[in-house]
Amino acid sequence: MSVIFSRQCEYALQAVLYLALKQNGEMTSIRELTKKLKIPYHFLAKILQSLAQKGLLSSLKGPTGGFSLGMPADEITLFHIVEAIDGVAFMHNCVLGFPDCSGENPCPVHERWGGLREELYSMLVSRNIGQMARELTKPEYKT
Amino acid sequence: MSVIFSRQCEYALQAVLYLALKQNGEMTSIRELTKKLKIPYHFLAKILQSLAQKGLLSSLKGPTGGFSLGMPADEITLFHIVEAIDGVAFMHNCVLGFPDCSGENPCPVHERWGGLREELYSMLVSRNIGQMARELTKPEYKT
DNA sequence: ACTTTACCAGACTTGTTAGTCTTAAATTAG
DNA sequence: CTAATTTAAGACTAACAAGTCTGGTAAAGT
Ligand code: FES
Ligand code: FES
Repeated sequence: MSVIFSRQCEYALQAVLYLALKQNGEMTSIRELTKKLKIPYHFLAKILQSLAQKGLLSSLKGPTGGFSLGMPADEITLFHIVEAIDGVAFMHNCVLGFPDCSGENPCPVHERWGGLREELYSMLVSRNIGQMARELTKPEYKT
Repeated sequence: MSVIFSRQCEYALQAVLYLALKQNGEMTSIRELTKKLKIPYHFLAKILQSLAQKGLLSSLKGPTGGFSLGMPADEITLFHIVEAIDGVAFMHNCVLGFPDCSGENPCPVHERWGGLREELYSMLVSRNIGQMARELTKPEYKT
């Protein structure tokens, strides 16, 4: 199912991109998010709580409450989210699963994967979620 | 823990590379493989059985029995193994987990990931396991 | 034939991730 | 103040992947 990131992480990325479209300080409820993004309600709730605890989101209770980004959208990258949910192990583990990934005793694809891993990292950090969200054409992100 | 492929798949790749070093027709026992590669015995047994059923390996019972490649080492690529164990979903799923991955409604990294995915595919098919195994310097693959 | 060695098949257990449910606490509107 | 709404917290269940165990079958050597 998932390619690299856990399901939790995928949901987190989708939700944060959604929040990045809102005006600064505008709150979005879990209900709206699950409705738009088709993510199980309570599961998403836990994910967002976790992101809030780490400061990536801020939350407010009560009517008119909800979640918003914890910092400006142009200071957040996809990597920040991945790091918070899945961690960075995928950046230094061997893609073939060998015990250690280093130039010492490289696996057959170590060099090649090293290049890909850098590009992957770049993909996650070279643009911020503000830019990304604005250019997004997916219908579930409109209005 | 694992980057892209399941643990089963990682073990399979490691084991097949080991078998690729052996002379044509020479049999290797699960015991030797688990000893060298530090893979749980019964778990590896199941994985190799599955590969044998799919024709990627051939097996022989009894003393002097074991597993060997089911076809010449220079006709097998890492992709063949991945395909047999994990399938090819990682080649067409959205890396951010969006429901469908296509140019129609691309996610923010669709184009970028498309390129990476092609390179990843190339990494898995451009060389055969015979070449790879011969160039391998990892100590556990020596004699 | 008998014994040993090794794969075969499938049930079983364990651990992790995904997903659900319930109760409490905070905030807003009337 | 009260009722409605929404997040917070944590226990709980379900599904899946990882790993183990047992009894069976085929081949080799004596
Ligand atoms: S050793 Fe395999 S990717 Fe580095
Ligand atoms: S839509 Fe995300 S990778 Fe294609």
